[in-house]
Amino acid sequence: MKSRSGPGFVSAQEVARLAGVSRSAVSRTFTPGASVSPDTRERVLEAADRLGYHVNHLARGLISQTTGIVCLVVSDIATPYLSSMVDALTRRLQEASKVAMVINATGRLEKIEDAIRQTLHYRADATVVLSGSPDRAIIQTCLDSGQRLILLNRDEVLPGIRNVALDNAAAARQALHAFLKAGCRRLAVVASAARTPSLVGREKGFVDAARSVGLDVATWSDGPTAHATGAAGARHLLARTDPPDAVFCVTDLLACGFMDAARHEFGLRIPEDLSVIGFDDIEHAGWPSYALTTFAQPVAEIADHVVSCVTEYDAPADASRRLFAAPMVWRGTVRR
Amino acid sequence: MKSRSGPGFVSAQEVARLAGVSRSAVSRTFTPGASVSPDTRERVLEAADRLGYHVNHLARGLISQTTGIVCLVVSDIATPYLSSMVDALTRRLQEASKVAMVINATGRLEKIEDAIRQTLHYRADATVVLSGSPDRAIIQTCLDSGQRLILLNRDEVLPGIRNVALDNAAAARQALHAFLKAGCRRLAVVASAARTPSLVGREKGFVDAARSVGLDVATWSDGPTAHATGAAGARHLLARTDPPDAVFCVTDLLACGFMDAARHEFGLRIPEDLSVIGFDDIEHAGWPSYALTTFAQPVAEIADHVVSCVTEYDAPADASRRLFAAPMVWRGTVRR
DNA sequence: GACAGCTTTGCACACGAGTGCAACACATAG
DNA sequence: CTATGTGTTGCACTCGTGTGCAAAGCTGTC
Repeated sequence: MKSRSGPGFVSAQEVARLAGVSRSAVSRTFTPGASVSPDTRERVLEAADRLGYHVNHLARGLISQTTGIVCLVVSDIATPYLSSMVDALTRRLQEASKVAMVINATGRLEKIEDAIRQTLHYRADATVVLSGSPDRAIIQTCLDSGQRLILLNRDEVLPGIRNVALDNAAAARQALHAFLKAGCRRLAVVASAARTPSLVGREKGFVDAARSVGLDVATWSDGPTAHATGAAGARHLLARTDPPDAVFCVTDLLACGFMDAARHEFGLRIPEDLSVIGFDDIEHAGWPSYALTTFAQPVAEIADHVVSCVTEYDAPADASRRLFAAPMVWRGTVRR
Repeated sequence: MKSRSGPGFVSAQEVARLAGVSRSAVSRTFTPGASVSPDTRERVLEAADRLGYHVNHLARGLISQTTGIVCLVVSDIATPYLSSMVDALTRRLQEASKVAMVINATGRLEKIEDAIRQTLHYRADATVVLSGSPDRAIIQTCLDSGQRLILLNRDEVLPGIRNVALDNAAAARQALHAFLKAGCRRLAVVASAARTPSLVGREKGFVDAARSVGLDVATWSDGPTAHATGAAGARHLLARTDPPDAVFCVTDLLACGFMDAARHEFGLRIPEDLSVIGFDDIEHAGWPSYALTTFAQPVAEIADHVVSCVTEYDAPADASRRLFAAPMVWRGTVRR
């Protein structure tokens, strides 16, 4: 395991020399399903172990046209929901003997394109875009190159690319009915300035559902999708002459901020004075201080599906879109 | 940008054919500092653009001995502190024109070794271990292969590997003095069953500092490093006949759990009845409900230093260890 | 012993790129 | 016109691996 001197990686050639066989034999030893006699196989393995040999996946990918690399294009990885998604994806990919390359696309929008270009440089087997909308031209480039492209929570439905998203509208409807059942009538939505498809879908879904039963909805959507924005929304909405008694926050982070401000700055009790529903089911939603009723992201299922998209053999003939349901998690922020 | 027909990536050869030059010319066009006339350079660039050509970094890495890949071995990426570290690292690495490959080592300890082996398969330029202790043998293998190995918040100090950590003992001492200054004398520490060097260092640092001034410390360390564990610690410590009036939680997550239980289950006011200090300065520490006094992880500085370790030319002659200070963040959980 | 059938092995080529070397073109000075 | 120097270009080799093909080896049956 340690009899080498000079630095640098050891190649199959050196292993072959030590084992007294041809380089092909070494290659076949490490290729599942290839024909090697048990005898030489053992000799090769011993030599490889002694020299500390590791197959060079880059060279292998050069010839086998599949590198095992899957690119994850993410911005705001530090966000609770996204980080748990990255966790699930990396784990699942490894189980499928792939490896994740993370491209941080935080910042300017054009960075997304640069990121996907990186993907092409490394001949990834597939690219999963977790945020940001890639340009149409770069999508075409991916398709031409035979790159699989999987978009998460995005609107673009194009032939050849896989799209997986959440049924935000259904969840929003369910939230509305929960509020109605609790006897609430003065509704509000808190969103942020980030007009990503998921957030917009939840906001719009809630407003539309309310309209369909003849109710109006006050809205707040300003600032980043963070705790402070939720608090700002509370300050704005609760100071009105006709403050809401039920608030749908399109994100748990927003909901936490809203609740903090409602409790500490307005002295409101939740759910007695005010019902709140969030979205994502991030960790703190389960903490006793919040005990937030919310919708759970089916992270594991989505990750499984994404991995199956990556490993499946053939491309979808036309636009493929898979919608996941976000199950409601009942806790203590809605009056019953 | 779209005149190709069959799937698959386009090679430099095809670009050369279209541009009417040799493949070498194409190669040189994309190699900074190589000698190409402005005329052919332009012809090549145009052909490359038309065909959608992207340099194959894998093939380039094969010959240039440097792939631009840096492996991040992480477990529990979804944890607030680690996810922000991954965020910072991926961003900084990209700025240094490297790319991060994330290996999820969650689970069994032996997975760390598998993970590092992956690293070797892809001929990464360096490997950053964010959690878990790699085995000594695998470290040796890395060194033999010329792999740079950078350990974060680990104890192992070995020749050839870079070690970067936090000055946990200094922070623990500072926490103790803050408590003493606030008039607290009944001390406690809350940790978890995870005996990682950082957590142990903080716990031990606090206990030692207290002993040196003749004070005893009640401790709780059981369960995972999570909110629930902090709450359990509160239930245990606050139910004693002689409950603490100052608690140092080795992690913000633990501190949040402790505070929630102390407030809601024991009706204690913070900081009037009880002072609390955490560690990490995660996002919620800044939220009004917690306003936790804590120690900030110098994430940006650490990331910068790690990247400089990756890009620096020569290996450290012997064991290299860099200690970062964690500045105290004063908020509202310590009486003044 | 001859022959068929199967397994194992090595040769040689391919993958996609970088680069030393020599040939070449061109400009300038003598 | 020749000699010298400078800047481009292409050939051919290299990196580490997979694999088709044919040769070689082995086994078993008639």
